[in-house]
Amino acid sequence: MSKRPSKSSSEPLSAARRDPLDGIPLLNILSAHDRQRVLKELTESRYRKGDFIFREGDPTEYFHIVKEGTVKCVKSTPDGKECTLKVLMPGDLFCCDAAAFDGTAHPGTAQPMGEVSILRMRKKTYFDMLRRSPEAALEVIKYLGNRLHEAQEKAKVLALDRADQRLAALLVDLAARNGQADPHGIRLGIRLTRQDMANMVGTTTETVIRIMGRFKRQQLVSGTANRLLIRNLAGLKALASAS
Amino acid sequence: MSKRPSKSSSEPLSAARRDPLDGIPLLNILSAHDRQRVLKELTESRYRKGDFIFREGDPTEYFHIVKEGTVKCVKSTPDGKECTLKVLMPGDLFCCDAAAFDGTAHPGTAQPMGEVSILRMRKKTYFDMLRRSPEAALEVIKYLGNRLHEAQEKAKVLALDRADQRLAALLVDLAARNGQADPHGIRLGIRLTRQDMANMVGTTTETVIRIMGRFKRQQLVSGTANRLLIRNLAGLKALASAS
DNA sequence: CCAACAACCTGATGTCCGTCATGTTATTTC
DNA sequence: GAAATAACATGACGGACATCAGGTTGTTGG
Repeated sequence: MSKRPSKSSSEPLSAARRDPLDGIPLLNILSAHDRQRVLKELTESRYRKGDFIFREGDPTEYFHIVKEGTVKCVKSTPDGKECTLKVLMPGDLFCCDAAAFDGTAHPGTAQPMGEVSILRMRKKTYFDMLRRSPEAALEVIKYLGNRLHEAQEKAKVLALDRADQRLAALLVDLAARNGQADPHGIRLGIRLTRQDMANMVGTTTETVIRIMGRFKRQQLVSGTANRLLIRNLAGLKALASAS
Repeated sequence: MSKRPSKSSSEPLSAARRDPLDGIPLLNILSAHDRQRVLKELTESRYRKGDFIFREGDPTEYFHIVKEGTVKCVKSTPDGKECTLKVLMPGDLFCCDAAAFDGTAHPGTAQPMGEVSILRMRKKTYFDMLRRSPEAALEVIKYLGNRLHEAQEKAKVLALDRADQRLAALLVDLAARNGQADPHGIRLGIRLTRQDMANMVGTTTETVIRIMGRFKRQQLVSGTANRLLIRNLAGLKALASAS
């Protein structure tokens, strides 16, 4: 069972409030009628650092969409090692990581990285919606296709590249997905510790620290968790794809 | 452009012949009417070792389904290293590896492992079918969800496990998907060289040879490429999931 | 059957990176 | 603003695995 956060709120949404479906590509295709229907079923919850949205092994009753903040999908081994499968941004859907359309239990754990807001609806409701709206179903198919592609790319990188290349690739990816312009380069919008990065690229914290130190000396990046700055995106790209 | 095999045949299928859609879960949900329609559009091609069904970068015009034999989906680096993303068996659909529903170019290369037979149809035809049949679309969604789950599991294994554990996990997986009972254990139905295995678990041929040597000494497996035999499935499972 | 080739095997050597240990700087928290 | 904690940093050491180089067995084809 997922531990519910001490201070999380949970409330049904009324259609009267500002439409919370805006900016969620997977729901935008819906007809006005279907939107109403979906809205009635949607629930919003807030979580903070340390909470669990759900844990590996929990039954997959709900369907989740990130509204605000970032969420990480994590798998862990009995001996405490962790692997972050994917960082989800606003608009992403997950259940966990959308992998459990067919399954009964969550294959991974979902944890907020800071303050987040999550939209949730019953799986059955969502499936009914897809049955009624083939266009929405096609949208989901495309979304899943892309996610599958991503996951395979990640597997390839893990299989073939060195730790510094994997790390460079991560930074490039995050800059594209989450970066905001800054006088000296690209600021990353998420707080990301060396530990977080290590879990994302399949190494240890120490290794990430050493590599980031090197990157810093080479003027590729600067800053730490709260204020990560990409100073030379091209350089990182070159490193990432250096056969 | 994909090189077409020297001796491959390619012919439209008539509905009169034995129904080639049997045993393909993703098409079985279709109504009789839709089956007819799909059948008219299906083309069957044969390939053999050394051919390419398509290559990384080719445009994704078609949708593929494995009818007979096994196909591997491969990504490679400029300097000749390869990574096998997935082995596809009869009934599996790929395009490549189903990741390109949304894309324009194949993210990987598809190669037959021995003699194979492939069913092919235009992407547009398939999409039209999904639009008309929400149940079929849901089936595809579930299929993709499972594939995504698989890919993430693979990433986790690559990130956290040692080479011998990854190899053990591969053998366990293949035994389940492709094994046939044998007086002394489980025979693997596909021909699999040490090189193939290395590409699948992200190591080198030499390392696989050494580890397989150890497995052989420990009575876990026996045989080589043509005649791989799992002698102690439980033992391999234990190794694979030994934190 | 013999040649040619692919697959398999073995050893030596180096390197990337994990592990452990310990210290320093940031960030919270009260 | 001091204490507590989390994050960052550095060094020493070893192990897992890649790489290179060579040798043996097995399979295929003329």
